[in-house]
Order: sequence, then structure tokens, then C-alpha cells
Amino acid sequence: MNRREEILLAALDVFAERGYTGASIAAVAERVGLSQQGVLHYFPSKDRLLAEVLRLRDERGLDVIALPGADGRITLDTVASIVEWNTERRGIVQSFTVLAAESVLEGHPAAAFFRERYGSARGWMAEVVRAELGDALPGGVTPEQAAPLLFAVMDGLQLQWLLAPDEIDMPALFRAFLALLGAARPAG
Amino acid sequence: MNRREEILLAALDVFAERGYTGASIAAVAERVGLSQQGVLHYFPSKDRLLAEVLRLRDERGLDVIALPGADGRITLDTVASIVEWNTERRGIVQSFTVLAAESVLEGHPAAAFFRERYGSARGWMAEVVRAELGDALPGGVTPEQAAPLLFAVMDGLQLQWLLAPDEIDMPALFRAFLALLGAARPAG
DNA sequence: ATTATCTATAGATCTATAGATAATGC
DNA sequence: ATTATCTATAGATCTATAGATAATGC
Repeated sequence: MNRREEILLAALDVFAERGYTGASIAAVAERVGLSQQGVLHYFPSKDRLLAEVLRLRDERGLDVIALPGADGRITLDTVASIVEWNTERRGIVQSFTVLAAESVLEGHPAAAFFRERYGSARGWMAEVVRAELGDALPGGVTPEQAAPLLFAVMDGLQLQWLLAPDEIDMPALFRAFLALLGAARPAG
Repeated sequence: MNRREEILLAALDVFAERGYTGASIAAVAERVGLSQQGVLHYFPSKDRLLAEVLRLRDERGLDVIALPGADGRITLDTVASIVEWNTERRGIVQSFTVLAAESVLEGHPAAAFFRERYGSARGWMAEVVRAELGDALPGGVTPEQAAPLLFAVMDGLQLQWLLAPDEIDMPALFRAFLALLGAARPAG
């Protein structure tokens, strides 16, 4: 139906498979049955295509580090569930891992997006931790320190899991980290 | 002196700036004052150039997840020192972050390297943790779980630090994670 | 008028091969 | 002979622009 959206979903797939630098507009076009110039009719440049893909991921909540829902009722257990769900959508995880890493390169069009995204994510995550575990975590750690660590663990586990899905039990390892933070341990 | 090595160091720089996919042999050549074909005389393909760059990083211990020294006398504090040192060699960290993430892409020439590297790194890190903290960590976490978490924290913090060096105090955050594991906290 | 597409194409790259030239080492 | 380089070039791509064609909406 909606050509624009169809293109964006195809582009997300192509970015997941080849990264942004390695992706070509033509590969996206082929996937939706258009010519390369057909795609450029909807998105005037590759940069803009990437920008819109990131915006779509936002809207759809495809992102772990997206802002929490309007009600703000997010808990550490919610986050653990997202990690669990991620094991069933490898493509999304892969696109995130590769695009975020590429964004640290000079002049990358997604640099601002990821910088701002992580910044705000650390902010709300610190509040989630504080609301649930208070100000004093084990070892004298603060919620403001726990927040970047939580995203670091998620991102770092994703990388190891993408390389060796059979060796890395992402959800279990993430919950192990929550246990270190002093959050309730799951049964087992 | 040694042309091969000169080329490898230039290549490491170029990969740090543009990633593997975005790097061109010509850019490496320019940096050492050779023609593109001059570089291909020493390394017959771009894939091989990357392979040799990774091997060099191994030899020089440029890598956080390289095997520990022959004496095996590595402790969690050693690892923390490496994290500290990393804040002063952004290029190396950036090349690592980008190349490792790219390696998850289909058919990437460094996939085997990183898969094996992380596998063995988790192995020795579990032993380091066990030797220092025993079998039972806080929250019922095991050394085998702590090992992948340690690398996840290192990699994930690098990504956030590369995006926002002023906001992320990598060494302090890494030591905060060690504190969660129950390792001795630094003065402060 | 605007929207959706296409063909054609300019202009840059990029990897890799072929083959020449010059210097070095036996 | 081998090593170090270079010029030339084949053969693929890639992004993006120009301009045509056809259909839709006022």
C-alpha cells in the first residue's frame, strides 16, 4: 500500500545485512521492485533514507533504547523482557548493532541520532533504576552509573550473541546482571 | 623501514576512520606514499590486508580481548587499567568497535577472527574471575556468566564513550561494574 | 499540477589484474 | 631471479541528476 513505508522496511533489512556504508540504494530498490531512481523519488538521498529508517524504528518501538511509552511504566523486568524478545528478531538487533557502531565514524549521518538517543536513554534509565532499587546499589554504585552500564551490557551482549548465538544466552546473562544490581532474581 | 608494517599501521588508521567496508586500499596507499597497486604488491587483497591488521593487533596486544600474557598473571585490576589506558588511544578503540560490529555481517572476512577471539576471551576471563572472587558471586552469578558480562560492559561502554566522551567516564564506570561483582572498590 | 516511475547518463569510486621498469641479490 | 614499484586498464559499482512518460486529481 504505502510505498514509502515499504521502502523503509526494505531499507532496514538491507542495512541489517550490509550496514549503512555497504548498503546500496539499488539493493533496496530491487527488494521493493522499483528502479534505483524510483527509490530516490521518495527519499532524495541515501542519508535521508537512513534518517527516515531511524525515525520509523522510533515510532514502531523497534529500539531498545527508544524512549519508554507515554505512561512511563517501565521496570527493569520490562527491559529484561525486551532483551528476551530480541532473541527472536535478529535482523533488528543486527541493524542496531552495526548502525550504532558505524555512527562513531567521522561525518556519519546517524551520529547525532545515536548520541542524543543514548543521552536521553541514560536519563530515563537512571530514573527506572532509582524508582525500583533506590539510591544506593551494591558496591556503592549509583543509579546514574547503573544506567550506562545497563545499556552497555545490552549492546555488548548483542554483539557476542550475534557472533555466537549458541554460546550466548542473552536473556539469562542480562538477568544475571540485574541480579548483581540487587534486583529480584528470577526463579531457578 | 619495514614497508609491510608501515602499511599495516596505516591500514589500522584508515579502518578506524572509515571502517572496513568504507575503507579503500587507495586511502591506505596515499598514507604511506605508495600507489594503490604498490599496496597490493604486499597484500594481495583487501581481505588479506584486514586479516594481517588483525594479526598485528594481536601481536602488539592492542586488543582488550587478546589472550593474556604468557605468565597469565592477569587480574581484574589489570583489566581496569587497560580500560583506563584505552581512553588515551581513541583510534584503536574505534577501530575495534567498528570492525567487531561489522564482522557480524554476512560473509565478513573478520567473522571467524572475532568469533574465536571472544570465545577464548570468555574462557580465560572466567578463570580470572574465579581465581579472584571464587565460584559464588553476588546474586548467585557464576564466573562463567561474569566473563561475557565483563566484555559486554567494556564493549558497550566504548560505544557510548566514542559517541559522548565528555559524558562517559569509562574507567569509573568499569570499576563500578567491578564493585557490583564484589571486587575491592578503589579509594573514593 | 502533481505524483509515480522509468531510461539515460554523468562523474566518482573501487578492487584487482597485466605487464613494464628498475634495482638488488645470487 | 626476486623484489619493489609504477602505468594502464578492465569491469563493477555507486550516488545523484536530468528529463521523459503516464496517470491521477483538481
